[in-house]
Amino acid sequence: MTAFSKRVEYGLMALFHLDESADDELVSRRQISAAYQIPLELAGKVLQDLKHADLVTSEQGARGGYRLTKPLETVTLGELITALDGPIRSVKCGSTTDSGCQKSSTCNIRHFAHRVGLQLNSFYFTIPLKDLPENVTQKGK
Amino acid sequence: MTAFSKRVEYGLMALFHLDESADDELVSRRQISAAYQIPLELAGKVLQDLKHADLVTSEQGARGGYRLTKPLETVTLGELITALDGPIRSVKCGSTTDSGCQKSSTCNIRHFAHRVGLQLNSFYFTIPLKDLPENVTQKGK
DNA sequence: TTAAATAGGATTGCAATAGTCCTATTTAAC
DNA sequence: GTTAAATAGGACTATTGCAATCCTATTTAA
Repeated sequence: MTAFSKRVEYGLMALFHLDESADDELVSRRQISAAYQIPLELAGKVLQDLKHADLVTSEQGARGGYRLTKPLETVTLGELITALDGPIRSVKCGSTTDSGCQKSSTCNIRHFAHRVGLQLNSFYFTIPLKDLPENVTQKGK
Repeated sequence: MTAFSKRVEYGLMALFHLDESADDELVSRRQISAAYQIPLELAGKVLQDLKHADLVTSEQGARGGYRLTKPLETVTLGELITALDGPIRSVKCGSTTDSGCQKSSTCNIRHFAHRVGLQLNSFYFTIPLKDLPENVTQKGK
């Protein structure tokens, strides 16, 4: 059982890479693609989604590229997964109401699945992409 | 993003169904298949895996079937997922060592992915399939 | 002996994910 | 101005892992 999709893997690689770059530096999808053997077009798609989720900003044109919008300490894994794979759910129908599921009359796991879905969401949204420094009182970059 | 596979859904349905049956009653895969519109053969596969994980026992032959090995309060979602979908991991290579991953030299998410994998495992293994009775609450004690 | 059940290997089908292709637009540099 | 390099994004194709099926063997109650 593997939890992360390729898109999430690539998204993490991209964000970590941007985090390691200089603050004002723009990094192109080509650079990210080359650094981690991510298919070029796919790297573009992922970065687009990260932009739509306001995790990165972009500048178009020659010498364009991407940079982080905010420090990774303030971004959670839940935000990343949601941006790239959509809402975090346990099951597809994901609801305790009838509207979400055809077999609702016979389904005996709806309540459990709904509860776990909420817990799973909380789990991912409490994991920062980068840990806060432990013994340092002064803020980093 | 959907976390549970069909196998896990079906496994939950089967276990919940068995839990609602009389203690000594054997339930056939046919009954479980019919109750939740699970394909008959697939219900069999899932129940086989649950048996291998010692979550249910079976009796062969006519009038045979399955029953729970232990109360669901003592079984975790992690056990079920592992039994049906294999070990719980964040990413496929799932290791911080080189052996698991070809691109290890360039991979910048190994450490993070490994940590999250462990946390995810802990998360699922702390969720019981059935809650303990309510009069014993953590908050009250 | 028969029918109904589990056991389990092998195979097929399919849908979601992964990856590609193509065109439009933006912008720095020459 | 022209060109080259970059993002934006819709449309499409390919792959692969999961879902489902098929088939045979074995067990056991009636």
